[in-house]
Amino acid sequence: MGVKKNNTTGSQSDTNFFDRVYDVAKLIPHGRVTSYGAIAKYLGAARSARMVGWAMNACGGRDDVPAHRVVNRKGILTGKHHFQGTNLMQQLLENEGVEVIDNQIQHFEKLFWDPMQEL
DNA sequence: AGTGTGACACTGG
DNA sequence: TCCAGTGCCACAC
Repeated sequence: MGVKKNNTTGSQSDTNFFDRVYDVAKLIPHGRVTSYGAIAKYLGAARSARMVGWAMNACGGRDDVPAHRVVNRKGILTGKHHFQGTNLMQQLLENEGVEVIDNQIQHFEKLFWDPMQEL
């Protein structure tokens, strides 16, 4: 996985979209979770929910981005496999007070944090 | 410039 | 109701 950011000819759109994702992710309240689609939609790219996850992958060096608070629409820690170990993502969520069983967030709808609704 | 990929979301059977 | 396949947009090579 290369996944290295290089500013080719200084295109702004490059990190801009990613930065938006990071910004929203950072805005996620403690003990709260959201879905890729929600963030993507907030950014204006509802169909690009996958890009949000891709952005998270690129964040693999930023501790400022709580990617563990971002899950898919099902409330499953899909990206957990991408994290360092295996239950790290789950442990982090549990540490925040979120019930996570078998990579599945309990009361996901209740803990769901919609940036569009809050912001 | 085109191709392939990707931590999703949606619709159909 | 659940499982599977397709579609989408943006980034990387």
